[in-house]
Amino acid sequence: MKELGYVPNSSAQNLRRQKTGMIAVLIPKVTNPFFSQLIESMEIAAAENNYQLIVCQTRYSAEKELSYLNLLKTKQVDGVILASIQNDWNMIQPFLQYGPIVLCNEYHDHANIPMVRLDQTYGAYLATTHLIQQGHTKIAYCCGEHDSHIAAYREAGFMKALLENSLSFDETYLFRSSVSIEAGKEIFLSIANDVKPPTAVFTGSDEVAAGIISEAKRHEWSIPEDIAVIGFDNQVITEIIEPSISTIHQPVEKIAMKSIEIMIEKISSKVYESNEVHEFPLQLIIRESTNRQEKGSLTR
Amino acid sequence: MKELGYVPNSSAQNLRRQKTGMIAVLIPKVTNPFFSQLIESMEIAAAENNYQLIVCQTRYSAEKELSYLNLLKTKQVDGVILASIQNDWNMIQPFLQYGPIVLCNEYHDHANIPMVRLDQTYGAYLATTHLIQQGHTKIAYCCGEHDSHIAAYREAGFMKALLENSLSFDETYLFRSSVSIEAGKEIFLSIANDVKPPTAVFTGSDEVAAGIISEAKRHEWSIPEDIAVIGFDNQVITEIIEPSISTIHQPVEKIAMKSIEIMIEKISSKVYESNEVHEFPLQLIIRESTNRQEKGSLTR
DNA sequence: CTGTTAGCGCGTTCAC
DNA sequence: GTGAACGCGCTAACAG
Repeated sequence: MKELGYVPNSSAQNLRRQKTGMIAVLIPKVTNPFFSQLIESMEIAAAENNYQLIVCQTRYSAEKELSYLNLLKTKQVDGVILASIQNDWNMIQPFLQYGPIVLCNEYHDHANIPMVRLDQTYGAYLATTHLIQQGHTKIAYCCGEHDSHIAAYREAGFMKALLENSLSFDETYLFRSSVSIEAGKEIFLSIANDVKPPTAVFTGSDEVAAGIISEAKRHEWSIPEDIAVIGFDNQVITEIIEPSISTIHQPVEKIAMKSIEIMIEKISSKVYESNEVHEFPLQLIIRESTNRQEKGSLTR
Repeated sequence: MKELGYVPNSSAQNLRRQKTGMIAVLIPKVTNPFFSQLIESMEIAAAENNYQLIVCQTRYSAEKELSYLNLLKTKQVDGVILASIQNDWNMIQPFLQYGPIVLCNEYHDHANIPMVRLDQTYGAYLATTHLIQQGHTKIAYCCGEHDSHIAAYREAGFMKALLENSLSFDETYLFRSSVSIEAGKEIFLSIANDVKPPTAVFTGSDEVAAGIISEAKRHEWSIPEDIAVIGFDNQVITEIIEPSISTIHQPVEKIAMKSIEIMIEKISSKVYESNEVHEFPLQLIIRESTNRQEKGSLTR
């Protein structure tokens, strides 16, 4: 009898079984390649478990973040994955009574919820140590503005590498609030005008590295001879640009899948508090922008 | 009394008012920059109208597309925006009885639903005419495999430009199924081995253009002198690569916003059939990869 | 204008 | 084993 086209109404099912099969993922914006990779992998993992993903772009706004957290309160979603945090933890904590919240690629010391993260300190340490091994002693440091927690961890790794090699940091080599290609171009101009310019730059993003390289080439600087540059994220542009950009690879699919896995477990177990931390290591990828040997070779 | 934290349960609201406030957007994959831009703009427009967006990645699978269309049938979403079509229209048409479907950046001659599209024929015509004006007569043509409808329209524009200039097309200059940087590299190798190579290439994508340019440079070909290359999409890489890539800009935000606007109108009016077509023009952006004049200048 | 009531469509329980 | 009934939480309609 149901052969004439019956399908259950999912709103009724949702109401009855107090469950929606929806997970909200909060990110700043989906056009950031890091976050689009995250969403792509999460969507695949969610779909395999019969969950739908709702994209929530906070655009770095604390108010938008709170308004999206209300999806939990109103039971529009079964859980929220925070891949970006703008509010203090005490603003977010109250929402935990309405459903599970998982931190992905973010970290809060006192948050009693699952955290899935990348070891940013180790990543920055790897990158900086590599620059030092290439003979650099005057190394500039760039970081973003929005990713405050992440920036702090990277800075720790950067400083640790300097310290281990008895190098000191020159404050004029510090560039904050740099996230875009444009910012990278400006950083190059600052460096070019420096009376005692650094010979290498640690950037917190491939975009910034690309901007520095692009502007450096326009001014006929050689890379890595005149200045070595290392990116962060291993985006596609790192392989396109001439010279190709050394960078740090972040295993995005791993944190995406782990976050979904944990979220689904929290939804079914109904216990939302947890101190579990899942950490994945980053990986150094050496290309031409830091390595004189590799440059110019025709082999892959 | 409600001051002690009452919020309506939205599952109950959904059930009662037969509406979910959710719109599903079907795309192949979110890491394709064209689609992530689409999602970004759609999400903003949807949020302004109190709708949530569900990302549905079909990965070019017809079955997945149908399974996501079931979200309409089961009333999990109020409408579906198809930004990618894998099935025949007669497979999709039956779902129209359950809710509105809007075509975005896709086109079906006999589909009686709203279509929001870009004038691909005109875009390819612009690009090809530009190459011809630069003096090229032997022009190669690359297109993708998945975007069959779009490819057909672009091909028409390409051919129209050739015809208007009394040029003929050499079948050996045709490269199908090319979408990636890797494919672009292979295309260059084919061209380099051609006894009578083309002097310009129309590519259906910036990635392919980037691949061709990257490989050409490795083999010490000059661009645009030895070979001119034009991309499609105006992705960020077009400005990073040396030389910068001439391309066709697609007003993604416009089709995204228009699609959401129409979807919301269809949801409230409850009439789903429509023959409206909203078309937006593409725009030629001339950079260095096709233009000897612009190359090497230090001005922006 | 305020208060009560009847479903929305399902899943679970309870009675048979 | 099958089937009827209740209620998930809300909103719209209706009565007072």
